[in-house]
Amino acid sequence: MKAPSPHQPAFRRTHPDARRLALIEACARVLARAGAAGASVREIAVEAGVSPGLVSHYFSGIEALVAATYEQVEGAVAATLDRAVDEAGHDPRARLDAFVTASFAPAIADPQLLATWIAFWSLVTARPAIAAQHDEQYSGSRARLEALLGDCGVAPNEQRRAAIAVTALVDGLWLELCLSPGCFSAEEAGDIARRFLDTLISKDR
Amino acid sequence: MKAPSPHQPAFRRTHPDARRLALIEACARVLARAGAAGASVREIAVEAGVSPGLVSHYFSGIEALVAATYEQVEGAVAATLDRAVDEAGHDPRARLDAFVTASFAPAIADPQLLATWIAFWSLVTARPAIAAQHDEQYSGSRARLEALLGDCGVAPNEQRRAAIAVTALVDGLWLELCLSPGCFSAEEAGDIARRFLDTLISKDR
DNA sequence: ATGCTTGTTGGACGATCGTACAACAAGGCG
DNA sequence: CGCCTTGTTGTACGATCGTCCAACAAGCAT
Repeated sequence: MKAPSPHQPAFRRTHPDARRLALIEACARVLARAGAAGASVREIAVEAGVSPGLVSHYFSGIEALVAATYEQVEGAVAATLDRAVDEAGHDPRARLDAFVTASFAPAIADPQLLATWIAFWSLVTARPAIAAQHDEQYSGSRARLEALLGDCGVAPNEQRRAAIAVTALVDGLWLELCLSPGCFSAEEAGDIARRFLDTLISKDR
Repeated sequence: MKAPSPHQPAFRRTHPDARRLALIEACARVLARAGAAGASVREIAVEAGVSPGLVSHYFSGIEALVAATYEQVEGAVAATLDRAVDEAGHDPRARLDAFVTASFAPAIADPQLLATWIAFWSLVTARPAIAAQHDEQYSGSRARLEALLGDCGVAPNEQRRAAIAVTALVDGLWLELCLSPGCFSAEEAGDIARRFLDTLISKDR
């Protein structure tokens, strides 16, 4: 059906890293659109404009692709939050507030983003390697939060527990915000989280 | 291979409600064992000791069965928590403490239980009926928590926000406890949650 | 005992899944 | 310009999926 012009390339070779990233981004779009159940090799290949065989060529299987996608998306979220913190200036408390506020911004508290998390969580229990990846990413995120809390005067021996608490509260609010966006607003979630921070930080300093 | 004795029934008829429940319980066990990906009609039928066709006979599809399973399991969890609250006596604060403590007990903070939640969550975004079911169950759980908080002296106009906050914190701790049980302990989670309750309740009464 | 209702079976069906692999061609190198 | 590497294609394969439905039989009513 396609007239064979002098010679129009049927495909283009790409740097392996770039192709890998393209597949990851296609996987993220499919997860956002169709959920974990609809994330098949073929669907992702179509989304990436690529042959189904390429997925197997770059990833050992769907699970590895989902894990790589989670890693990528989680990194992007963390970068967005870090940027929000940096843009908040130098006041420690303002930086901490910026962190929680950005956690509920539309780009983060997005039901389509939740699909990537759910697909990843569904692998954590059964696959030890995925559980290890989750632990690593969780502890990294907690370490960043501990630093922010320390800058606000939280005692070192309380930082771990405080960071666990803030992470849990923010994640719980984020999850519910994604699952039923109409139940409460992002502003309310931010208020709740910031009020919780008040109780963790001695304001006399 | 099985010698046809005088007449051994090949199957037994059961009251529809009992059969429905048996299928739901089999679904819960399969979800706990194999996760959402392994919860197929055939697998559930084998687990229930029943023919695959029966699943279609009682449920319009796998999604409806998962939704019914979530409803059942969520009800059982709520009943367990209510029982813990009742056994705590009449002191309002003790009842509230019992609620959060029981939320992290081994039977509740169980990775196998999380599988049912994940399977359900993966349907919330795409299926409006399932989203409505989630909203209903969430608001019911929040209403019970609002009552407990009210008994502790939380002002009526603050109960909604306080209940949202406690639910989010408990759910966030519960989720992380299920995803990586070695990260922090159930006792720590309980301490964090109870300390948060302290900040919500004016202790001078 | 006999018939009837209907809960239950078990296999057929088409669709879709993940994987593997031989053939093809794009693009760099000699 | 032609060869060679290898990224890429496209398909075939077996397994498994959800759904459907005609036949069967358990157990109650008569």
